[in-house]
Amino acid sequence: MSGDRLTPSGYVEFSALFDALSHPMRIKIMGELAVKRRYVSEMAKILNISRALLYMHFKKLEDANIITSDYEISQDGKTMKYYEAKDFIINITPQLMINLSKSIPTMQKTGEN
Amino acid sequence: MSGDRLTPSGYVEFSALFDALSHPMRIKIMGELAVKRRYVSEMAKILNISRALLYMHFKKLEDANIITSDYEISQDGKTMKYYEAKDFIINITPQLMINLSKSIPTMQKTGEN
DNA sequence: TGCACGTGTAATAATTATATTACAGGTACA
DNA sequence: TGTACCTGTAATATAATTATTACACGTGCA
Repeated sequence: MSGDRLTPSGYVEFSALFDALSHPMRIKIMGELAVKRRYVSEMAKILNISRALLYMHFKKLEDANIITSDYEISQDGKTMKYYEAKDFIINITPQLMINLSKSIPTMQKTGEN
Repeated sequence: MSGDRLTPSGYVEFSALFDALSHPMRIKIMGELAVKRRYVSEMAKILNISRALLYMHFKKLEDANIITSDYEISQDGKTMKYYEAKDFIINITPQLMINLSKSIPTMQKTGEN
């Protein structure tokens, strides 16, 4: 968690972001990673969830571009996958909604009564 | 859309907010309401979705406290339910994640392999 | 060799969220 | 009266997300 502060622009980015933040477990994950980077098994233990599930959450956070990962070989030869939070700052306002809604992929649904 | 700018504080509020913004149709709704207030049927026509579905979306946006509604009697006597966007500004940062994660309701899941 | 501790992922179950359909009730007005 | 607008919601189907379980593979070391 260092370097430039990211900030998304188009709808696609924001969509992934809102999606990523819409689950309490992922907020918790972000809270942990914002303090300190962790490797997968370690994180699973902290959160008390399975790695399989954790990977699913990590994927969403990565898609939202607010975490990154890298591999590291521990002293005793194990491959560790570390995750860490990126630095970012995002402002949400009604004006943003206006801007975003312009680029939302159209979805056609059936009509009324 | 006027008056003080709202900004949420605790996890519960943010949770509702992220949830509300995690669906493209609701971003679109916000985009519309941020420009101009609309009544339900009118909005359903604009978005080309059923009122039943629209009510569901409205509920989430209301739960997130970013829209409000009020009733108005039209000149020809119809009861119109108008929705409008509140004014708000929300900053999302890693530090916020740290703060929020402190107050997340604990959820216990089964362990690993 | 057999643990202990890492990684990765496929298949499936369980749960939530989204979407549809259909109904009931109200006012104005030709 | 019958049509054209409004509102409101229950019941249900469909789709997407979340969660579980189980497997495969690798290294170090007693």
